[in-house]
Amino acid sequence: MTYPLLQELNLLHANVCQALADPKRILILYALAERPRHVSALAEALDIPQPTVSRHLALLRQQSLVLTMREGPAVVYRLADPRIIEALDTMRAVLIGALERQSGLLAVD
Amino acid sequence: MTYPLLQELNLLHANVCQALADPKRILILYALAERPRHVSALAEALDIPQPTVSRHLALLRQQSLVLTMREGPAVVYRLADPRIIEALDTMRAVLIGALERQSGLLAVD
DNA sequence: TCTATGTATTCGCATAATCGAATAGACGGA
DNA sequence: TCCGTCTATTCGATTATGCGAATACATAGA
Repeated sequence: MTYPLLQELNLLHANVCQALADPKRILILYALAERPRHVSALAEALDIPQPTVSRHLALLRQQSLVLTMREGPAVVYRLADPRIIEALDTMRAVLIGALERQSGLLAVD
Repeated sequence: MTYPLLQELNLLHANVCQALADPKRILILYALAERPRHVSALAEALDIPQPTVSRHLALLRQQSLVLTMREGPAVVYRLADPRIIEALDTMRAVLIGALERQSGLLAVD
């Protein structure tokens, strides 16, 4: 792969990571992993104002991390790819590992 | 897990994602995945000013994504956890999937 | 067409991240 | 101890991001 193309891909790659880099969006993604939901259901379940949820969903949608489907008056959101959760889980495992190392809870061997 | 604790964990989780959310840092992490390197070696290989590389490494180190080891006058950086690359690769696969869907290159099936 | 419900967007502000350039600091060898 | 090399930090300016509040838009049913 040529270097300029790699940089372009890395920019998109960074955009995807950026979309994951918010506590509320992580919460939303895990909630959508349980099952698809519409906006106000997410807002109520996560105790986040509806416009805020809507904006986060718009951002996730812009990065193609979620897909939408109209269902009557509501819009149902679902994960675009189950591997999103896989990636989040892997990063969470890395985080847990780092926390354990730092706190010395697993300072053995 | 209690809700406040989950939010706290999600905040740290988001910080980790944030650390990955930069093209130069992605480049740096993949370079370190090949082999550990010192700062100026990274700067030269990636064609990024040394102070910039240093700042990015400081951020990655702050999130415990890289570890350091002094080696004579130089400081050698290495990945703290190979799963970081695993997570990046998974996200990249998600990205590629999204691009394919969008461009309709794989509009078959 | 009018209304009610659900969703998206705009505005203004506050916060935070990035960069280039310059500089400061740390280490090993002589 | 002094010097040269390598790394880290500071400064100022720019750009981007997230939020609350208010509002606009879209859809289904009567």
